[in-house]
Amino acid sequence: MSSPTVLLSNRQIGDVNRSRVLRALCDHGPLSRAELARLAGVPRATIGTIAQGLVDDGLLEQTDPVREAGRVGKPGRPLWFRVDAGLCAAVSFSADAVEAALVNARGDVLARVEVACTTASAATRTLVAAVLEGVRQVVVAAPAEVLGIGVAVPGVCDPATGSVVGSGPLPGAVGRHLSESLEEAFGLPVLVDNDARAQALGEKWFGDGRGVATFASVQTGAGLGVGLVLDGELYRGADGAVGELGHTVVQLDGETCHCGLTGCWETVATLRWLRREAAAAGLPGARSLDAAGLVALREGAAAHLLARYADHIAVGLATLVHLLGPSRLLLHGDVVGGGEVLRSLIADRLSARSLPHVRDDVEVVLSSLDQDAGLLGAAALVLSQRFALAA
Amino acid sequence: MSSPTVLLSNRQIGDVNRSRVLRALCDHGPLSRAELARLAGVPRATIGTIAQGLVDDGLLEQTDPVREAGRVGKPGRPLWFRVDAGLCAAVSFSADAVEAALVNARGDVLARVEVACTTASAATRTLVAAVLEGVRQVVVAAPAEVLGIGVAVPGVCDPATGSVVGSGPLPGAVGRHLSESLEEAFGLPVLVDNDARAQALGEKWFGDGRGVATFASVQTGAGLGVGLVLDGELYRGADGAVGELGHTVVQLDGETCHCGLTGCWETVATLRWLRREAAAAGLPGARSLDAAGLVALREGAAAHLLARYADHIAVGLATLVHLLGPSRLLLHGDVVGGGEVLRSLIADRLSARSLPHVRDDVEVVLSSLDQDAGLLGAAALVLSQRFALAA
DNA sequence: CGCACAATGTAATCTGCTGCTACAAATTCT
DNA sequence: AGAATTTGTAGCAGCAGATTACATTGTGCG
Repeated sequence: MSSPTVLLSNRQIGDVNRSRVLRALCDHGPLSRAELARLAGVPRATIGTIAQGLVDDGLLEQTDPVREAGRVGKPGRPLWFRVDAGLCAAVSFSADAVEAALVNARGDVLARVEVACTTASAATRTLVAAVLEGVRQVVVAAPAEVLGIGVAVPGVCDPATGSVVGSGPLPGAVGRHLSESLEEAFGLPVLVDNDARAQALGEKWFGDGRGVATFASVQTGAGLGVGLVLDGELYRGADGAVGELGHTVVQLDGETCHCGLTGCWETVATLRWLRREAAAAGLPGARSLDAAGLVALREGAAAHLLARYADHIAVGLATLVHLLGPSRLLLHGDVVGGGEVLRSLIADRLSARSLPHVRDDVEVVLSSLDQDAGLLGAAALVLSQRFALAA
Repeated sequence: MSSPTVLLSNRQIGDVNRSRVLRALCDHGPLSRAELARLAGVPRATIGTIAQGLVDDGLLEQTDPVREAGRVGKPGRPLWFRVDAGLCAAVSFSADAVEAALVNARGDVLARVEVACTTASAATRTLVAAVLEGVRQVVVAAPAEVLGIGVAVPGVCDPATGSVVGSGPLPGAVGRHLSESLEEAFGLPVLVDNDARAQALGEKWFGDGRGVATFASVQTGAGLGVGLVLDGELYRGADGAVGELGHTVVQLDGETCHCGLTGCWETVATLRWLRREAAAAGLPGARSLDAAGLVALREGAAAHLLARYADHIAVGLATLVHLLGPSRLLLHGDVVGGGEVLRSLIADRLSARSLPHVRDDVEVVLSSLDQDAGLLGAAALVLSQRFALAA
């Protein structure tokens, strides 16, 4: 409960500074020692020794000198992650498969497999077996040491213990079986976390969250979840049970949600709502409609429903903006299929539902990672644990 | 926009560790060197040198050895803030006065004055003059050097520049006049921030937020605001414009708020709403009713209204809990007058409006600082700036 | 071509701070 | 009174960034 009162030692200062350098590289791309030094406001020699350690450890490499036109002096040799550095095994789940991948510190997916598995109904044994098989296949492909295994689970997780507290879409994952089995089988650190949080971390390392101090990563579609990066750190709250933006009340006397509460955001901004409304409006293919399909329809009733969908999404985003003031909102999942049309509708409605002084300070962005967001997020769990230790 | 990439140097590590020691003292009260060492997991000698520096600077003093029954060995000499250490001038505003105080690092109010001023209608010149007069009176009473001046403003502030962006209750404060005038008149650092945030900081240093890593401090009454302490740090967001919990939507098609948006939490959980409903229910003294009065009435219609008030308050709190999972909610303002009766009603409704896995992890607490929360918060602005530098 | 100039990267030394060990001081238990 | 226990302090070692000086590699000009 209390803040732990840990002192900094000379030993740790090195680790912290190394991680700061790595973070700067993530945020800005390849940088020479001199550029890093300017960025950090320290003498070049200081960066030199730090960088040398990272190169010696096989983490970074010097690329060829880059000549820029009109620049005099010795050209810099930018530092960048080696292609075999920071290897992570990453696991995420789709409806009908367990996905596993080998990801490096650059965010390259070096290997990728899908193990068929109807995840929603799989028993724990089946699910664990599929995960073990997937990880095994990507780990044997690794060209160097694998740092750890990251697992992004759609559900409530306690990353401290590696246990899954509860999961609607993935009941078989509940408990510590996943993390225990993986650790036993591979002898590697296993990091289990909520998928929305992992996605946020993925955006921070590899996506549109790079270099952005404060942003929110919002998952849409079947459910609504959010991962928060505040002041440069992924926010996990007191225990892991946060980011339940989907179950905040947007309608005091609203309908009952599947969670048992009433008036949750999820009751008015998920695909379930969208399809019900589409059916009520007599739209074709209502039962399997999604944002992409709705945008494609374009005509009257569809346009009207799209506008309402955008408005309802914007309500929950406005809560985020008012409470936390992120400088960017990254959208994942269904709304990405709606493209720029839907994005701008949402941005407009968000603006209309926000106070004047916060209105212009937030960007609404569709995630460019999207399909890979889960896997990259799972990998980022490992990288963050390994490198980005907070001070 | 990007995280600033600052490296740690040997010089800073000392500052950080000194501030960690001070924070530990704030969180736990007077502690001997040995207790501090155990808390931090470092050798006693390390704490010894850090503490010696703080004692030499006149910040801490050694109290007399304390003998505890049944404890063998040399008794410890707890360290504690000197009564003249960490002096801050603090300013807050009530409806009819500017309040100023001299506060030390222990949270003692050493001097206190009120300068009459109808703050809501005062012109900038009048308001600034009243603030200067108040600060002057408490600063001359200071027994030692004053570290700075903290100002808690009910409105949107940008603490980085010291400017007030906008304020409904205090239009005269808008701009940089307050901070510029104070700085010029006294030659001291001036820190201006939103009152809800300042209150949260006050709770962290001196109140029920001590030792709690993650909590929210909620202001109730005329408006609804929130200050957040996340992972031990006051959260300020990208710019200062956060904590506008009062203008999150709790009713999709709700009534229009004074801010121009619709369905804001403020439309259903402020005194304005309470009094209107009380009048509609025919309660006596409806136009000046508050939580304390409502609890005193006790009978049927009043009890019913009280329950609805509690429920409506709980809706907004549930948003906080679902999104951020604080381990404690500190309530200020009107609801404090409702006492334990109202507190337990709110806690019950919050539980009913929360998901099962977050339900039991949050305490609802009435602030014990209450009346002094604003002033102590303003003082804490200065102390945090001066001592609690983040790593 | 040769030289001044500018920018990058590196080696040696200095400084600040924590970690460790040993020791003096103060108190209780036997 | 003496052993045991706990607290606070002094001295030395080790780590890591800061500083300074220097070698390296490029451009631009006469």
